[in-house]
Amino acid sequence: MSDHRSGPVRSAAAREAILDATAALFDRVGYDHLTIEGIAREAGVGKQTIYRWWPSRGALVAECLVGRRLFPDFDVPDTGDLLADLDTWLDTVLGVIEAPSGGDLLRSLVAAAAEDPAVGGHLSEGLGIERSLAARLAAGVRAGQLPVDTPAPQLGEAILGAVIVQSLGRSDDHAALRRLVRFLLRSPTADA
Amino acid sequence: MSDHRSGPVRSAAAREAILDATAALFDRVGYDHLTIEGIAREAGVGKQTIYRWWPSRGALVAECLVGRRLFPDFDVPDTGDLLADLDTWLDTVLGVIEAPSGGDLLRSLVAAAAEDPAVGGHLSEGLGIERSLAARLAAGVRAGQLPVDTPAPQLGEAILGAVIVQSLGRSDDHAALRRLVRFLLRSPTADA
Amino acid sequence: MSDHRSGPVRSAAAREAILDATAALFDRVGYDHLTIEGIAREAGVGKQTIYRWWPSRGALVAECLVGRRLFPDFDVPDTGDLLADLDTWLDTVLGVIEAPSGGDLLRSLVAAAAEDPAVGGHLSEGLGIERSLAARLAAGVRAGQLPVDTPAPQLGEAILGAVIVQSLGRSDDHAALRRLVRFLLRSPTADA
Amino acid sequence: MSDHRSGPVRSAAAREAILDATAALFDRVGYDHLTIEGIAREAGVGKQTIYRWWPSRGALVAECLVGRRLFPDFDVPDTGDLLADLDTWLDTVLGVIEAPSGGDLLRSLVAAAAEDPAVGGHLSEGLGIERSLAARLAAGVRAGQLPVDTPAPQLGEAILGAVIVQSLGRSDDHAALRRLVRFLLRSPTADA
DNA sequence: TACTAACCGAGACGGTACGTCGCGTCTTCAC
DNA sequence: GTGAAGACGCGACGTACCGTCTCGGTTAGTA
Repeated sequence: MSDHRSGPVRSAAAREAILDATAALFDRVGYDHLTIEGIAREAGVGKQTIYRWWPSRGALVAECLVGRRLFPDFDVPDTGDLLADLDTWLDTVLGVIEAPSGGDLLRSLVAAAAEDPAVGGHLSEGLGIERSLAARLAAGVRAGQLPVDTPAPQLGEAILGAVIVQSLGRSDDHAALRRLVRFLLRSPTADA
Repeated sequence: MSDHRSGPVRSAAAREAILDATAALFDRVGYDHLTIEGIAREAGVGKQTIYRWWPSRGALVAECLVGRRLFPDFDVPDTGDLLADLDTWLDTVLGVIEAPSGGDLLRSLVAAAAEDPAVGGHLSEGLGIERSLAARLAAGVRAGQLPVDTPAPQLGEAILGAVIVQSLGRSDDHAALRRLVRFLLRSPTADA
Repeated sequence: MSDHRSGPVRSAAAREAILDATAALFDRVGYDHLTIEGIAREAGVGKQTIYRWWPSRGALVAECLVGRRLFPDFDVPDTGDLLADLDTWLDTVLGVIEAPSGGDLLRSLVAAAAEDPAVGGHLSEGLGIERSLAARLAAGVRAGQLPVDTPAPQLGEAILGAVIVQSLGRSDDHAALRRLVRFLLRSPTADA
Repeated sequence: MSDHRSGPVRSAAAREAILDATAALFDRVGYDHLTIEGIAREAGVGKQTIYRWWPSRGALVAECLVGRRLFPDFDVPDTGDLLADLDTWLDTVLGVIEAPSGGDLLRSLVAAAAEDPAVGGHLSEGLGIERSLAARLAAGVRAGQLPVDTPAPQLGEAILGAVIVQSLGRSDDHAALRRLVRFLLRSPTADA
């Protein structure tokens, strides 16, 4: 007895080549200008092999995103000093997206998220917002550095959102973002 | 003194028709699926007339944006109650982007901003963030409802950013956004 | 042994439809006004399918020409009476090119030949000059009705050339052409 | 009493510039690729000035043709030796149309004649067929070197036609044309 | 001398066609 | 019986010219 079907099984090599090609081209040319034919060419694969397994360009990008093929990990350290840790994270993130064509990378991802729900659903996750940023904020709450009712996930998304809005505006104001973070984390009692 | 050249002058009728068509199609089909040929057809205009005056699809959208042809005005009332006013604004905004294909509208705009610097440069402005939201926050500062060092523009962009991130994630959590706003506006002395 | 590549094969149906459409449109609208887009539309085919296989509009016309899709066959009978046979041929040819828009047909073909070497190379052949006219002249030589050193192919081309020159001049002088043919075939000994 | 209209009169300078530009561009790029806008640009003239005075591209070319701006004069000498004179003429003509892009010149002219009646009507004339070739043949008739009933104009056109047909075929067979001329001029009594 | 109408350059306009690229589907052949 | 290769109908791209039109500036002639 066997529920194995006959014939070759999905080619893992092809799958890898396709995802690698997607990530490489996404990096090189951005989301618009990312084409199925280009991916197939780059991966040495037939178009049909792509269409067989992924419904859309966006689904490919989404899979690259969750597979961490697109961005480095943006981890937030935990030294105990919440503000300093967030500054470190901000430096890392801004460092990447200000690198030559790094901003294009973030904007490309936003474009992909806007166009394709599959990408959108993994945007925060793919950038490590929940895993790192919100987690660090939650740790800050536990440590008493933030109010107990702090909505950590939303706060993380607001910070990410501020970075995105600034990137969309092609502006590049580190100081403003630092000021924002400082304001967001202001100690409610410190001013009292 | 004269930098006038002779010859026919730019047709105002064509310009209007093109911008109207752009806004109408943007609404109807979204940013991807928005084509120059479609705009020309809708406007009853030759393609070349578009290419003569605008360098890209994005530039057209940007001009619609600054000309307030794309979104209703998202004004923030000023009743004296900052939190209530922001709730009102949030209701308005979320009401629009949750309308059938309203979310598509915001996401389309984000896609346009990601692709084209001209749109990006006018994103906040076109949504009235500076004019209305940041201005209301600044008024709150003057009224003593927010700390004097509140970075109002950045705070406005963070709120917009949170809305955008949520929209990109195709989530729809009013309550979370309200909680965020409440948290952001928490009175530093109220908790003391 | 194999220079076969894998993959789909050229569609015979598309090829037929394209050539038919080309011939039909050539007839209907002439060589200028013959457009690739028009052919594609008429044939129910994508433009790219045309560009994939033919380098130019002229190449299409040339292929119609050699495939005898453009002109009826201009055969020269052989009754033994050379002069009468040529008169018959002349009647046929002039009958066609004087039909409403028949002259346009010949001139269109000349225009195509002038613009595109592929057409030019098949002009005489496509009109049956070598196959019919020159062959009949050669038969006349063998029958002693023309000198043995008669350059039959060139003579055929000269007759065709006279028809073409007259057609280009939009003149319509049957009698002159008959006189010319009579003169060209004048028996060297008959006058002695 | 006066039917003079007021205002400036047609600019001779513009007319000259346009015809010169037409001839120059015809030479340089051929009849197809000859555009009204290109002529206007080359001549430093507004398009409307062209459309005001000429109905079509062909009319411009025709006027260049009759104004002898396009071809050198193809004169036939008259040394008394008809055959030698025609050989000389043939050498001249073939020399021009075999020059680099000289064949393009003749073919361009044929294309123009095929497309535009105005050009067609002046083709023979513009090439000097009637004025020179037919006249020389007629002189040959008068000198008894050709039969008295020789249709000189048609014979001239047949010779021109043979040259054209050969040029359209992109062939280049001097000897064949010489043989043809020899045959056409064969003395009817010499063989007797 | 001033008026005025036609000509001039320049070029914007609504169009049509160009030749190219990518889409998503379908078909063939080799492994 | 999968997977590469790629042809297919389709639609949009951005460009070149078409022939018409509208400008401001520049001449002639009247008046």
